[in-house]
Amino acid sequence: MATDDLMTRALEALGDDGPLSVEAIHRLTDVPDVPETMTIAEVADLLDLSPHTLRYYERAGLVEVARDGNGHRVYDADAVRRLVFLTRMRLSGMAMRDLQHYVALADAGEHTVPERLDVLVEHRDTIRRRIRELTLSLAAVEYKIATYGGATGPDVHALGTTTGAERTALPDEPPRRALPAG
Amino acid sequence: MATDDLMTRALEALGDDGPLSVEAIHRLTDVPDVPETMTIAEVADLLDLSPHTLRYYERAGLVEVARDGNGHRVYDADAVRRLVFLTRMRLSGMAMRDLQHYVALADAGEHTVPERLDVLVEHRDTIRRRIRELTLSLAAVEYKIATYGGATGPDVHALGTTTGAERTALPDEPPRRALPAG
DNA sequence: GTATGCCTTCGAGCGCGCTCGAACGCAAAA
DNA sequence: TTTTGCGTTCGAGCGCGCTCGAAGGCATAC
Repeated sequence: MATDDLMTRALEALGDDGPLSVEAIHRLTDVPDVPETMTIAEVADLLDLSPHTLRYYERAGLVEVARDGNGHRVYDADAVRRLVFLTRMRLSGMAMRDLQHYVALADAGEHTVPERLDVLVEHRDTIRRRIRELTLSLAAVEYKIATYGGATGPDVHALGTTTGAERTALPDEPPRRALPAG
Repeated sequence: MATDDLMTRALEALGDDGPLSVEAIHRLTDVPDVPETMTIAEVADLLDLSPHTLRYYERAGLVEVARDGNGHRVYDADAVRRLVFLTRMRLSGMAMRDLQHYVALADAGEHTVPERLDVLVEHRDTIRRRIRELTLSLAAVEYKIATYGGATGPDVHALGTTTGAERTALPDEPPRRALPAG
């Protein structure tokens, strides 16, 4: 996905780690510049996705976009804001169909606010779960890196921290059969 | 993916959070029971994936599996161990083609150990990056849940911790225009 | 004997999220 | 006037990771 770059920029802008201050979240959440209207190229540039993808999102019913005299798309501030939101959700792993559902709710009016919040809360839980999964996987990979050779060599000393286990202390793989990939 | 269940079980077995002790990682990393040989159904059961998927992995060149007199697959301990590893890597997001590369290296002999470690280290970094991305997304979603209605309402008080912002204190959405999905 | 159940191979199909190409329109620049 | 550059619509294609169905083999259960 081309939009990975968006996330890269966000991460760099926030300084890669640190305790995620409120201001950082503001910087992350607030849309920097919202001109009155934008062309498809400008929006594509802003969100680091292709015009093709923007048209695809429109076809999928995620945004409505007006046309000018030449039939060219004119993105107003609301459309851009919605696309920013949608892009963020896509980057965090929300499926197209869920976004379609959410957008349908949003377009249905204020009375769907509780249901929309349910969707967001559920997605929040999905993200949390995925982070836990990845943390587990990370530990496993680090363990494998540290003890490379398989379950035989218990060189666990490098596992003090979750971020330990660098390319240093690497025991040679004990020569067993060739098959088990690692 | 059916194998999500594997991860679910791993998470439950480890107790969902806590500081990821060395024993926990052992429990995560060690294969519980490795019988001499297993049938495709048994392996599928063990790894929570379908026989179809196991055959697909074999077709993809990720494992070699012997046959018995009836032409049925016989998974030996090495094959099972490799599949456990492969499944873990898949769950952590490694692409099939990368696994194919890794496996080719493993089959090429001991001299590829450094290159294999490079692959693992790179994948470790990918996982770390993805965790950071998701953490950022999580913060954004939590922020949106807490301040539902958009950037207007700065109800940031619920954002003290990254895991704060529960379904409680939810300000009503300020009535602006309908479009910006949220 | 036949029915069941699990296995085999092979190739096709699917759902997702884009991604692209063809054929065309309009407008400002050379 | 022609070229360039950016836009349009429509529908097809792609890469990924499975997932499935058809047609058949073998063995145990009834």
